[in-house]
Amino acid sequence: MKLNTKSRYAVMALADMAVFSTSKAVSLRDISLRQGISLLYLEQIFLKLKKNNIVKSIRGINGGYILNKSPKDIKISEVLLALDQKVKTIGCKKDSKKSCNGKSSKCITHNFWDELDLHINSFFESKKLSDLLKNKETRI
Amino acid sequence: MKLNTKSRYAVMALADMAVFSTSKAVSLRDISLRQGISLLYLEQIFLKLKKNNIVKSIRGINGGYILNKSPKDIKISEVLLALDQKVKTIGCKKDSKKSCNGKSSKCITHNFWDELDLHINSFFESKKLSDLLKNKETRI
DNA sequence: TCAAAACTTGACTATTTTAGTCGGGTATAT
DNA sequence: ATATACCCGACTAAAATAGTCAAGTTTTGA
Repeated sequence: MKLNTKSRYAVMALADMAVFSTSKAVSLRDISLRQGISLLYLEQIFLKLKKNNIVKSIRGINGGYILNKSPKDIKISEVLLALDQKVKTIGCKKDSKKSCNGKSSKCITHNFWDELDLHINSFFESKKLSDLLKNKETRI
Repeated sequence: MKLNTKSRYAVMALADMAVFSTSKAVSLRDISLRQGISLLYLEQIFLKLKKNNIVKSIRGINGGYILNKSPKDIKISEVLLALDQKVKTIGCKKDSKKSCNGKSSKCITHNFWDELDLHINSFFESKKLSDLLKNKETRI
């Protein structure tokens, strides 16, 4: 069970922005250099963050991205959602006619997986970007 | 973030056994038919469950598998571990020299991912096979 | 004004992982 | 003895992942 790198990089990049500047535009180039993430990949990621109003962009020289809200108002769940990362740990579809494993009724473990998803999602709901920075010590 | 089918099928199959018989051997063929899981795939899965002492096997005609412990003593975390499914949501290695993203120091979000892993793992630690059967109603 | 910095977008691709299958065993109850 | 059921490693097709590439547009500072 792995989180993909896109989600991880998104969170890392936003944390980087929160540390470096919440008021001035931060260029992807800088984030790329500081965090060791491919610039081209970051572009792809920020496109989605922008579409989901987590950041806004400023074009041209000295441009870059700015957080759209204060780090304490950005939930990690929002970020994952922006990257299409709804946490759904297994394939059972909740509302489909043929739901679990081709059977007509809910599989024996169905409720358990639902509970798991809830457990994980509520973790992401409860965490804000600002929470990540609390004991950053010597990071970055 | 998806759990793989092997882990899911393992839990399903064990739940099936717990419901059907905790004393007599249950053949993979029966589990396969009831749960709609490929027999060949189940064999692969049960090999691992056996190696990890979660089930024991009885060969020959009327053979099959039996739970090695009572369902209330089988933690889901054990089952996942048997399937090589340590929950490690991201690639950061805790103890490696080059730990996060090729940088020498821990990345800014490192502690957060550790916390996430802990959160998920403790869920699996806390759940027993017997917990899955509690409100099974019309399942299977 | 004009070149460079930086965002914009869709398409493409190599690699890895997943989800199985296949084939050829071995043990044992009847 | 023979059918049933476990045992085990190797193999493979398909999907997902983790990016790259090409070809822009916009804006600003010199």
